[in-house]
Amino acid sequence: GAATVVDALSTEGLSEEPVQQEIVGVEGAADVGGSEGVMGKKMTQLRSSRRRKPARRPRGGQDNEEDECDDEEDEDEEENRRQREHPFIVTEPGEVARGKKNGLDYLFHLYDQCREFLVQVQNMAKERGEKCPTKVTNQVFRYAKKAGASYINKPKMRHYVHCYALHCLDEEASNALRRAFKERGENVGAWRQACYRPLVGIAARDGSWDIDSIFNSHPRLSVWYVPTRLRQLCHAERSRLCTASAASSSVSGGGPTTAQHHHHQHHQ
Amino acid sequence: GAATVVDALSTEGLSEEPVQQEIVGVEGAADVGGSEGVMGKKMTQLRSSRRRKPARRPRGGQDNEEDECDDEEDEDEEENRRQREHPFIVTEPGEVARGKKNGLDYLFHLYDQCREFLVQVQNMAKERGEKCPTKVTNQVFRYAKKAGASYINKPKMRHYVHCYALHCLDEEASNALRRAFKERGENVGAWRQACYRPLVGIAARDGSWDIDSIFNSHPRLSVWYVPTRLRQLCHAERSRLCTASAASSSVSGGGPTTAQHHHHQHHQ
DNA sequence: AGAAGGACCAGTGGTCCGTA
DNA sequence: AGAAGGACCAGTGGTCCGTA
Repeated sequence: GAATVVDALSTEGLSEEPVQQEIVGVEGAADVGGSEGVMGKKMTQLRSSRRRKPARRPRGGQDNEEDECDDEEDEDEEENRRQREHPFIVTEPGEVARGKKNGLDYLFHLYDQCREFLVQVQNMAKERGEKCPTKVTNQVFRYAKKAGASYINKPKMRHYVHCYALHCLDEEASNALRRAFKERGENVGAWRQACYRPLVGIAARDGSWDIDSIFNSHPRLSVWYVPTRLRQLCHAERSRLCTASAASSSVSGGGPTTAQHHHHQHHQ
Repeated sequence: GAATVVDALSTEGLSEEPVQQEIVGVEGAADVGGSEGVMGKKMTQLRSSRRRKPARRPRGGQDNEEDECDDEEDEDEEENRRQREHPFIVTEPGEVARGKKNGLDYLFHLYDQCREFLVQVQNMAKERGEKCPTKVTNQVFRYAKKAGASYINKPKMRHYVHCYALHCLDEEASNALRRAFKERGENVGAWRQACYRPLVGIAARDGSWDIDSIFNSHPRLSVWYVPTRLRQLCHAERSRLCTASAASSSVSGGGPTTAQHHHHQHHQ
């Protein structure tokens, strides 16, 4: 049965289709497997229910076709249609998306996969004495594609980075948000938008408003560029607070009362 | 007189023409002056003997013309000739270049100036909530130009980065090399080439052969990209040693004897 | 000849918008 | 309508080569 697969808080746990390792060797790439040290748990590669036909037909070699069809009603779009990834829906933690959909655990899993691809690219670069990327760059996306992970692409990953950030930085809040938005029947776009606010709150609580340093201090998040929009929101909110506290302090007499710590990078 | 200006070990000290601050305000830039904390000494901007006509005639405002001509024989190339920076010559530490030449203290000073421009760009970026560069990027070179430092350009700075690196990482060795090459009457190109080897030695002694981490751990050097050629040389030398020690250990019986620490990033 | 730097180029970060 | 991702674009890192 498949209905009992709930309540695995992390990105793993939707244990249908235990697919074979998809991180295959590409141009001498090292399998980096167990040397993670971040999530603790063994990161067995899982994929949510999804038919994988590679987008372009005449490509290289390894196309690990999984032919266990446990999806219901996939009628005829088998042969060589322009096959996109199924759209995401808002799922609770541990919940498997049904029908032609993908869940959010799967989304977050993609970020971890990208990080693994980055580690492989880094290992190759060091081996060869080349410049070593610290972030998930175009080079990493290209590598992922060549390694057979055709379902990974830059626009998608960039689109949801801040959702993954919330998942990393405050998993409880992230989970609560997912449950609330699923409850209300909101679509993925709405959930995605809603992920911004809690992150701004985290930057505020941190005191520095420095979203870059927050990203960089988290081991799984540090490999991702801070999304422009998130940076803008943090900056706008800091300015808003700054203005407010300046006004209130000039009203209350201008004494050194409330918030002194911002603008520490002011002119000299 | 000017002949007594020797023996200032650092990049400062060639105290002719104490020119006014050339880090002028550009589009709201903060003068960052004293908040350095790296060199300790007050970094009063000095320039070696050099006539400054800006390259392009019809430009904005501030062109701090210094008209004390202590240079000998600059005949007639005053008006609007295509004026390049004087070429570098190999000088001892503290030595002022005579004639239409620039010395190496001046060269190294340019690197410090670029870092100050970077700090200004960083401050502006933080102020505005924009992405904040960690290295001397195109943006910084553009900013330097707009700030009136038309004598700074990317090809030049990139060309001599490793020379500056040696100056930062082992000033004694750097000074010795300069004296030796001046003694022998070598040109700048030869001196520049010779700067590579001691750096490879430093990477070797460090044990990791990781020239990137060596650059990044030095506060003044960390803002510069590691030159491709230097990275290649370090890698090649590591490989050479690796091969040699592998051969010798297979000759001596293959026991775990000599160098085990490299290839720590090997396949799993 | 030796050297300074304008200007070019392949590949980047970023994301829009034609597609399904 | 909501969403996935090919493909474009301005500006980057890197350095060659026409210039002086």
